[in-house]
Amino acid sequence: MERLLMAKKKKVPKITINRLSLYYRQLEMLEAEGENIISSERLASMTQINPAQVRKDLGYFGEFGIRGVGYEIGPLKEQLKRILCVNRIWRMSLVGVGNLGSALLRHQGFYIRGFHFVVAFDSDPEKIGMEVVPGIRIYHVDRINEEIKKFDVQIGVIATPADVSQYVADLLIEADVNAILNFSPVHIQVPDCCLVENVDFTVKLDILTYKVSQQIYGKRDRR
Amino acid sequence: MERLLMAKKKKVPKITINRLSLYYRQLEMLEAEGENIISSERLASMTQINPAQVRKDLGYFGEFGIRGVGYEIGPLKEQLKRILCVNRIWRMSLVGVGNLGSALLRHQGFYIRGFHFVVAFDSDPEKIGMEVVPGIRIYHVDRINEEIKKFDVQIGVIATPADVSQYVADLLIEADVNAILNFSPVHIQVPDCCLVENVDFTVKLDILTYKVSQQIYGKRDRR
DNA sequence: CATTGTGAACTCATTCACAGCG
DNA sequence: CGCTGTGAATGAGTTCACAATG
Repeated sequence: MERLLMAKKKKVPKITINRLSLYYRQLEMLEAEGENIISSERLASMTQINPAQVRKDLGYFGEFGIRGVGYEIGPLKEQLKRILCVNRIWRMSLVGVGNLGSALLRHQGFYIRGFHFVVAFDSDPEKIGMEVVPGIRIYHVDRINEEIKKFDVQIGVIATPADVSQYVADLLIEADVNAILNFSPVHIQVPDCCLVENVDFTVKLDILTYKVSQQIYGKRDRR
Repeated sequence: MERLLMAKKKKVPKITINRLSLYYRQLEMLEAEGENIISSERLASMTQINPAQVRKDLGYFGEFGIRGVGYEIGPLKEQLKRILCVNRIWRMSLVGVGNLGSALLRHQGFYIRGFHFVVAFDSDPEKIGMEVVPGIRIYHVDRINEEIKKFDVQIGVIATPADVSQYVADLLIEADVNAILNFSPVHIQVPDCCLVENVDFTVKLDILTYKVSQQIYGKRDRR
């Protein structure tokens, strides 16, 4: 078993993974700019995180730095790729080819990072058989089980209206997809074996409006 | 000053606001189903949160429950609306009318909740003057300052490519927009007076792939 | 000698457990 | 009697501060 991928001893906080993803993205940008070395201090300031936090986050997975110098950008980036398991291609399916779904299918950012849509599903008869994006055909949701296995999908992306997202999630799980990225505004119920991440922009808007109201009425709590 | 909007005494954790938004959404659904009363226990199980957590979250803002009974759904929903400051219309502008931007403009969920797009901006000459959605005209980003004031925009939504999002954020701040919902995959730098929430789906995918790899190699850490 | 790596101290968040009350 | 509201106990995550070291 690949031991280096695992955390050293202590449990890795969930939020650490979140931050590793941010570090990774920053390193990609730095590498593109031709940089070679970065200190925890600078990486921290770029991601608006405490330098000790950066070092601790990395420390869960190994010793990647050079004392007195910093971190080599290329190698550190590769380590993060391995830790996050993004040093490979992931095949994804989309369910719900509406406004948002179509935009996700066309979104270049996914492809570049190795997240490839290979098939899409919808319940609208008008859309069945269409290719919103060349190469990605839309099937009826009834065929999820069948096609997901055919296309060897690992990640299901849900972009349906709220009222059917649970139904769709059940179909995906039935088809052995155990990783779901859920854009619908409801928390779906899944068995323990299935992983779900929610992308919930209405919640983000609510947080914004709450904070705006605090700015107006209250003393600002700065950070 | 509206005193009820403020927290009672202790500082409200950021995550509490996140959860309040989830409770609010759940209450909307329950109300639509004709329910009248809910216990912290049931609201908790629906949102996958601990019941004491639910009560504590609400407790920061007042006493909304009836001991021995639970919470009246309608009134509690109204309280949450006031706390989150979503009992009004918020005018938003979109910057970056690409795949994702267009989908956001068309997204019904925003409108229903009182988040109204009133104007959009892009740098592509082809798009200037178009109305992707009836009533919402696209202006050149150079006119952000001017039009934002004309339309009295309170929230700026950034859906541009990463390389221009900081530039666009600066323009919004210049135009006195101090609340930004950022869909671009970079953390933008803003002054203290400006609030930013990031919607970052690549990070969510990275978290998923990390967890999937843990499922395969490690012992599952369940929750 | 600048910067990493990390135990220890601290701060913040969650959960428990029960008093308070309708 | 049942469920809320909340102080107290626990747990998790962050930051400090400094020893270790290339």
